[in-house]
Amino acid sequence: MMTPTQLCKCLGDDTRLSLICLLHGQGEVCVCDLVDSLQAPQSTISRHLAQLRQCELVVARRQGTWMHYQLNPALPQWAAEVIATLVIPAREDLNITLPNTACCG
Amino acid sequence: MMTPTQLCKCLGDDTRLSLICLLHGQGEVCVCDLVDSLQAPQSTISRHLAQLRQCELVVARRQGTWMHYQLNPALPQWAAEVIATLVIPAREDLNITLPNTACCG
DNA sequence: TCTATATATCCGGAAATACGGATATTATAA
DNA sequence: TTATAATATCCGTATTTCCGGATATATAGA
Repeated sequence: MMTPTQLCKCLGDDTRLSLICLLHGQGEVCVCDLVDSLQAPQSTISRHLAQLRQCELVVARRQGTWMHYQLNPALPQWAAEVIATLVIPAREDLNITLPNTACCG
Repeated sequence: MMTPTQLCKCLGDDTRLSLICLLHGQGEVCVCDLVDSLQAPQSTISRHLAQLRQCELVVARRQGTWMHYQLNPALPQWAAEVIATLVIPAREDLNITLPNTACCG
């Protein structure tokens, strides 16, 4: 089970917090859209997603060659609350705009 | 001004999160009590307190040779909210018991 | 002054984290 | 099969973070 310290460590990195912002309130998003939005090397995004998976902050579903990520819908309530609170200022600070086009429609 | 990422980085360490737990809802607490409660070397506690000060998560007041710390009462609302939410599970996870005796009465 | 106490800072080394190009894996389709 | 696309993992390196004993600073009192 996730501890408060672990949650904060996970969220304490610009790339990972950006990923959480992109996923929050969005249902599933596929990796290509995440890479697109953040303009970072694919290996970097994938590595951070793996870390978020390991902390159980996100869950993944494979569909063919694509992977769809979403926030773990079964987060402990305190974690969901912290994320919901943080996402608002984080979107502004990190200049996150939600992807409007899906690469894997 | 503090960013969401910086807040999470600050809270993503057991010692610092423990300090925040000890200060939350407590008014001022002096360093000796904090060192006592966490049973860590004085230099370690002092270093982490300096970091919390730099992020403006806490403020300090000198009284003679003693320093009194408290949560920054002027935190942005989102930060105060995140902390209030985290403190509850963190107290349990980190086994934080509030100091009942003040070394500097 | 000199001494003692509380706290902060310094500093060298250890450990953890982040990076990203290269490569491996998985799945689709021809 | 073979080729291709999407994603994950590997690995050497660079950077950051953490640690705590030693030392410096600030203050009070004799």
